[in-house]
Amino acid sequence: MTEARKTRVRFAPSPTGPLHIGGVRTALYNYLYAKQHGGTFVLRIEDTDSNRFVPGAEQYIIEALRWCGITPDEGVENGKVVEEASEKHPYGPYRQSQRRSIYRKYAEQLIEAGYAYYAFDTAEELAAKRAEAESQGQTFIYNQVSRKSLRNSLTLSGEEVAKLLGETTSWTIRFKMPENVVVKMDDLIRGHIEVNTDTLDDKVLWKRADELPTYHLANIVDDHLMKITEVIRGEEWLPSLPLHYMLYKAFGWEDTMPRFAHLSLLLKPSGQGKLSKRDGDKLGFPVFPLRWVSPEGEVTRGYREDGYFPEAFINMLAFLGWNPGDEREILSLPELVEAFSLERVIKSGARFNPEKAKWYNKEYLRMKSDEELAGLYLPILREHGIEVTLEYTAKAISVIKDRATFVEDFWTAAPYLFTAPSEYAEKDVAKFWKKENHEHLPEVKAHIAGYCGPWTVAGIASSIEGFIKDNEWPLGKVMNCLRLALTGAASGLGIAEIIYTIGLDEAVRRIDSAFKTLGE
RNA sequence: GGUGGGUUCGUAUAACGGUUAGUACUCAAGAUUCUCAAUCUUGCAAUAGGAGUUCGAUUCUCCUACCCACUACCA
Repeated sequence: MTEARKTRVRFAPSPTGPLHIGGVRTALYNYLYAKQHGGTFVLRIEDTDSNRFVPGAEQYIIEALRWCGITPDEGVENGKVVEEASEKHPYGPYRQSQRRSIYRKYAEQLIEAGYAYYAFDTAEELAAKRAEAESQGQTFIYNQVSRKSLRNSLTLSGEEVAKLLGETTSWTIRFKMPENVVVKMDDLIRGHIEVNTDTLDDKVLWKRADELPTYHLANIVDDHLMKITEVIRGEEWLPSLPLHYMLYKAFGWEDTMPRFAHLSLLLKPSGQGKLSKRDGDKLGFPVFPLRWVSPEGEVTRGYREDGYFPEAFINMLAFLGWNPGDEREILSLPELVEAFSLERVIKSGARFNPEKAKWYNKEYLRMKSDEELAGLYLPILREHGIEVTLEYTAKAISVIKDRATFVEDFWTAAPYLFTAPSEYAEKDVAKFWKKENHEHLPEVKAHIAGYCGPWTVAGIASSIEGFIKDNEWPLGKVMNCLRLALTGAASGLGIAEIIYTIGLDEAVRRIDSAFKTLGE
C-alpha cells in the first residue's frame, strides 16, 4: 500500500441462520478497529448460496448488531440492508445476490488473462470421482494435475467449449492455480505465512447453474469494489488466504489489496471442538445474542432474553481472545475502541466460559443506578401482578442490588419486598417458630411500630438489635423468627433492610398475619 | 490422509531471553454478620513432552504428542 487509504472494514455474514457469538465477536472486532481508525464499518450480506438461505436470518443479524451497539455505518439503513447505491452507501447494493451482474465479467476477465478456465464436469461426475478415490483411501482434488484429464477448456477444443457453454448449464469457472509457486502472506495476527500452490486446488469461482459467484470470487471482487482496507475474519478462512492472494494478483489489484487478520475460533466450554448451538442447549447458556425462532418453529435462547446487558455481553466477548495489556477488565464500548489492537489478539482458540459472562453482567448491574434498574425491573413486577412506583422500586433495588446478577434476580431474591409472604417455609418454621422465640415478637412489633429514629438501614438495625439485646433475648433466634414472619423464610435480606423498604405499617401487618397463620 | 494454524493454573489471560511465573473467573478456608448473599483476607492450581541455541529459556529453532480449521458448484 503506497498511500494511506481511509480505513474501511466489513462484516460479511451469510444469512444461513442466527448469528452465533463467534460471529458477533468478529463483527465487534471489525467495529472496534473501524472506530479506532476513524473508519467505516460496512455490512455486506453474502448470500451466494441460494440453497442455504434461511428466512429471517438477515434481519436477525442486523437486530443483533443493533442490540450490541455495533450498528454498521454502511450497508444498513433503517434496520434494512441497503439495496441500491446512494451517497451514504456508495457501494450498494450490499446483498451479493443483488450484485450478481457484477461478478461474471470479472470471472471472464480472469479466463481471458489465462488465470481461470471453464470446467464442464457435473457435480455428479465429481462426486463419483471423489467416491472412487475415497474407496482407494485417497482424496480426489481438482488441481494442476487432475485438471489435465478432466473436461474443461484446457483439455477440450475451442469448438467443443463453445458448444458446451451454449448448450449446457452445469459448467463452472475455476481458478487455474499455478504450479509450484510459494505464496508469501502476512497476517496482522499470525505474522508471516508461506504456502506452496502445489498443495492447493482449482476452486470454483463462478457457477453457471445459478449464475452466481462462489464466496472466493464475490469476496475479492466486493472487497475491492468497496475499497476495504482490512479484512478481519474467522480462522476458518486462513486456508483460503493463498487463493485470495492469487486472485488479487490475477486481477492486478495487489497495490490496494486489504491487509488480513484471521481471528481464532471460539471453543466449547468443555470437551473439544468449536462452540456450537447444541452446547448452549446442553450446558444451559446461550450461544446466540438474541432469541431465535427457526422457520420450523424451534426456539433457541439468546443473551438478551436471558437478561444480559449488551454492554456486559460485548465486554465479555471482547476479552475472549484479546486484552488491553493492563489489568483492566471492565471496559465500555468507547474504552474498547480506544484500547483495541489487532496485535494483542490471541492466536489460539478461546474456550468460552459462561461463568465469566455472568460475572460481567453482575459487574455491569452494579454500575447502573437504582433508578435505571428500577425502570428495567418494573415490567417484570408487572408480570407478577405488582404495580408500584419507580421510587419504591428503586429503594428496594438499593437493598438487593448486591445479591443480583440479572434484573430478574431482584424478584427471585426478594419477592417479599413487593408482596407479603403467602406461605412460610416448612423447615424454617420448624426450626424458628417456637414459643421461646416468637413469644418476644409482640414486644418487638410494638418497638418497631414505635420507631421514630432516622429512616436508614443502619438506624433501624441498631434500634431493633439494641432492643432485643437489652432484653437479653437470643438475637439470632428472634431475628430469624422475625424474618420468617416478614418474608416467609429464615434466609435472605437483613431485617433492617426489609423494614427500611416495606415500611413500619407493612412490617406490623406481616407479623400479625404470621401469628394468624402459624399460630402461637 | 494432505495442508495450514495453535498449545502458560479447570477457564480467560499477563510476562515481547533474566519474575518467588502475575491477574481475573471458578473452587476452598477464614473474617464479618440476625440468616443467606455481598464484602474483605488467605489458599489451591500452569509454561504439553524431548532435543538444541544461549551465561540464562514460558519466550528463539527443530522433533514428537495433542487440539483446531480447511480439504464442496457452503460460507
